[in-house]
Amino acid sequence: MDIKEVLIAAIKNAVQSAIEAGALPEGELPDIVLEVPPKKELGDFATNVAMQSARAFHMAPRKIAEEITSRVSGDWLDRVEIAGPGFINFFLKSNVVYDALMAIYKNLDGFGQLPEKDMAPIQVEYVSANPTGPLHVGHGRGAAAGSALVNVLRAAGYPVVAEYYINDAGNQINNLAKSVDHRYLELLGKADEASFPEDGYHGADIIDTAQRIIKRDGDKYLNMTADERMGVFKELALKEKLAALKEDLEAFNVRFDVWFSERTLHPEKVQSACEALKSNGKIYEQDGALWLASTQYGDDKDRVVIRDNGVPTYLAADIAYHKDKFDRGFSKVINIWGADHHGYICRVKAAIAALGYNPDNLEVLLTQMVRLLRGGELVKLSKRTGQTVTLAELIEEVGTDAARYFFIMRSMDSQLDFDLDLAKSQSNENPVYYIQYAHARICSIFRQAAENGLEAGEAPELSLLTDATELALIDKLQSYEEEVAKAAAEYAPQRIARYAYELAGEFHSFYNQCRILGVDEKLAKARLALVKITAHTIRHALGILGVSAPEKM
RNA sequence: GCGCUCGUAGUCCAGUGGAUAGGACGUUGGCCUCCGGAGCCGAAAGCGUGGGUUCGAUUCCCGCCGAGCGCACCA
Repeated sequence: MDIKEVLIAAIKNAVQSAIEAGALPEGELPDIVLEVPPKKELGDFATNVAMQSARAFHMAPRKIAEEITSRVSGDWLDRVEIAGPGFINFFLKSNVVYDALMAIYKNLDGFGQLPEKDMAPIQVEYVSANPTGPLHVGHGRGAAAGSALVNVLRAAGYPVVAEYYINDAGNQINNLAKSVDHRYLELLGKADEASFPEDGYHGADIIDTAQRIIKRDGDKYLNMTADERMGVFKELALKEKLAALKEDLEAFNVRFDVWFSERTLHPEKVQSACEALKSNGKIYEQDGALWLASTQYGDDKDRVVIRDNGVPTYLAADIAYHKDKFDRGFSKVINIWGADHHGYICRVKAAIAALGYNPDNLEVLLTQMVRLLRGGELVKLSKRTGQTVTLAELIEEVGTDAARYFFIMRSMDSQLDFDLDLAKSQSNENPVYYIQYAHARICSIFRQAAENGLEAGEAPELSLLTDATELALIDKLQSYEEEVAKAAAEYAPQRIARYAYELAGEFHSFYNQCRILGVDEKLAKARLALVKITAHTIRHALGILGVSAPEKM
């Protein structure tokens, strides 16, 4: 049984016996919450239950605390103190700490992986960038945040399906084909036959695609009609762009379980979703178009689902897509979108509710805008003009590890200025190196220990670890699984980024304070065990972040 | 105009209904005869603003000010 549960049970007993003794009036007890105090001098655990219940008991918090503390006991308890406005601070006997550390040490491989939960999977859909060009840094942020979220959920024991929605239907794909067609004709000296499409893509990658087509197939497509050519180019370009996307993501340590094609929704699933909405009156016809009555669910206005020309809107596909997600039986559906899509949340949730599903089971997480600075100037992000910094270029400049950590360490909903010059010229100062350095240092220690035939062994005397830096490091290690659980529950992978940084800090402090090799053998073994756990935990946390943990730097 | 996200040291960011609000960069004072100085220890400096709820608000609610984004029969 977890020590926290033991503690909570003891507190409940104490309150109960205080009530029975007449020292506390009958009253509703608030939930007992244990927290780790901000300072070591304030004990191992603390509870604010006395303050929480001041109102119900009509008593001063400190007085309530006295009644409780005088009745709490246990052989694991060293002492109890009342502090500040009414906190009750618990000091555990030191053997409790060492026993817990030994338990971690004995099952080190499993440390950080929480037991699997028996539940329907959570779906996380992210990136889902249009396959019309390379990923840029904004997508990179979503990719890093999404994959870290998937990893942290899995570490916390949740079953997860990571999914990418491919927008391979609709206008933007036609524009892609037209853009390739234009470049194709241009390269073959026939630019006058097709003007550049109004919403075409100006990126250099389009020209590359056209060149590859010419290199492979020459000018044979000139014999086709424009429509036929467009059909061929559409498929060719889509295939290329998709392959490029996967390549970029793979280089960024981002992998998906499901690549979901929008085309598979057309036309049957879109139709059946519309039928379902029509039959319960949530879709109506006006001006020749079909409208979703989203205002019934708080939207600003109703939204067109099927245009008056019979062509479904993007929303129609998205309704069918989300219906499909819910029909697949996920316990939770998480979408990670760029913040510029936030206005879209309301209508999708409206559609979900209109279909009879619980819109609260859809969680939309927004990643705020990334602004790039180069030479102190803002770099404009514009797909239209093709002046973008791509994810591939970012990785080329600062590396996958630094880029991922930099994106993840900030909460998704805070805007980010990414100074490329700084990231390049001062990449040594990136916190990711600080963490990796701690890991490399430990690996170096083990290499030297091995040369001396020294290893931690199966039964290190952990109670020899009594230095303040050792105790601080032990504390940090013991809070890891709770941190994983919290990060998962809050969909906040940045907590793991911060944890890893703080853990590295505790290690570096310890390292400067305590020698590991060259001290008494029993102590050396205990310290080797401590750093072994530390290395494992750093590796595990960096694994969640998708950042490597090199043994040498 | 309406909506969404956000305002935390000189700068960039964490974080929290409670005990002295953390860290990095920058500024600044120390630390290697020694396991990797990409390190450690110390100093100065901060919750935009006005109300409200609460025993207690930087955190929750409302107004104001400021920033970004969005308000299509585009995707």
